[in-house]
Amino acid sequence: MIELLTYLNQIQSLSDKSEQALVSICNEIIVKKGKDLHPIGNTCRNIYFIKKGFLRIYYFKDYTDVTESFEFENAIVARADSLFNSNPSKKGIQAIEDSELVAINSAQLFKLYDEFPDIERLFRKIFENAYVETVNRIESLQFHTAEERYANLLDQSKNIIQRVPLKYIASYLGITQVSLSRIRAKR
Amino acid sequence: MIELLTYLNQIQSLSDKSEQALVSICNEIIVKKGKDLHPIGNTCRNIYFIKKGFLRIYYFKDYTDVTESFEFENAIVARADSLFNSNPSKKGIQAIEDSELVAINSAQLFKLYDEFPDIERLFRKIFENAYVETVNRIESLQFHTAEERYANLLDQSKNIIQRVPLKYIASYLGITQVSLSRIRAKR
DNA sequence: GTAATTATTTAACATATGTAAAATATTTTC
DNA sequence: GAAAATATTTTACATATGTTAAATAATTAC
Repeated sequence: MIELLTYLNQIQSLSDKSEQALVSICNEIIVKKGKDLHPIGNTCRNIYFIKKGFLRIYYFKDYTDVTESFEFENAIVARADSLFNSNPSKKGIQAIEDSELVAINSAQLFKLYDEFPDIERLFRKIFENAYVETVNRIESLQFHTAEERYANLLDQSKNIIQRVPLKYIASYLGITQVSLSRIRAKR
Repeated sequence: MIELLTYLNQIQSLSDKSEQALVSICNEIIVKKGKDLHPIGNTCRNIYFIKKGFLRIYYFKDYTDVTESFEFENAIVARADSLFNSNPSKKGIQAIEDSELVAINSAQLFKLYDEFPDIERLFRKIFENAYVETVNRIESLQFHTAEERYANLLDQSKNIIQRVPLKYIASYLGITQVSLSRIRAKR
């Protein structure tokens, strides 16, 4: 849990009591490569911290597997719409590599908000940051060509190409695998 | 201010003290059609509530005017990245029609968070909702054709076509004006 | 109300991306 | 390590979208 608390305290410093309360609603989870941390159709009942490994959020559009996002080590991941609105999620979270996570039970977490304002503040900031990131992602999808988006992805995280099958990258960039192959062939 | 308080209490009920504190940091603003509520380059120091009118968030990409989003009556609008990180914003907020707004001073608002947890909770929920919406928008940009995105926009808000110049709609959909004209000609 | 400005559509052509199918390459399973 | 399964690239062709320029329509300013 140390990795988690270190990560969280960087965003918002927590009192000892708050830390204890948080830890008490956490569980460590291991997910094997290719397995679902959160299957499509389930309502999201946890917020996850990725200690180790690499995952993706995905769904099916007309029977085609689509990667919405990649989720790296040392970060929080959750199915936002399902989490906040208690809907069954159309999207799943799948491990691309064997991964170690901490699951924070969301129902219990939301209860802690009443007693520990620093915990509520912490997660307010976490999702504010996530919000800003998605707005930037919109900009990228709206006004960069597929080629630019591919180049940006390489810049952001150079080892992503080694770690992720290209078919996942193609749908993440909003293009087909064939199109991605062409872009790669050009370079 | 009544419209604002009605709107906010639907999201999170506020105590009388909290309402008073909130109102004390608000100012009513009128922006004429075509004018900037928030000019490009300024750091965002307010969260706005749109009482009446219609605005857009825009920026320039390679000297081309790009509409990132449309903002309707009875909703909150803010430049998220600039607001949370105190960066000068690359994006501006412009009135498409004469608009009446309430400006909530963000520095003062963030101070109120310490004293009034219900206010912090309110804005936590507001930005959580905004986050979920942007995730949905990503899905739309990633896997719908321009034609589908145009159809969806018509469904969502049928009067948008009457109220917004098409050049703004084109860039919002991530396509050129010419391409939008072609899509419209097909129907 | 007319002239000037701005917005929208259309045309012609270039480029990017999609689709389907086949050819290779790589990884996994036993 | 060979067979099977999966991933990636390539080819050929279809379609969508971009670019530039011109034509038309609508709006704004005086």
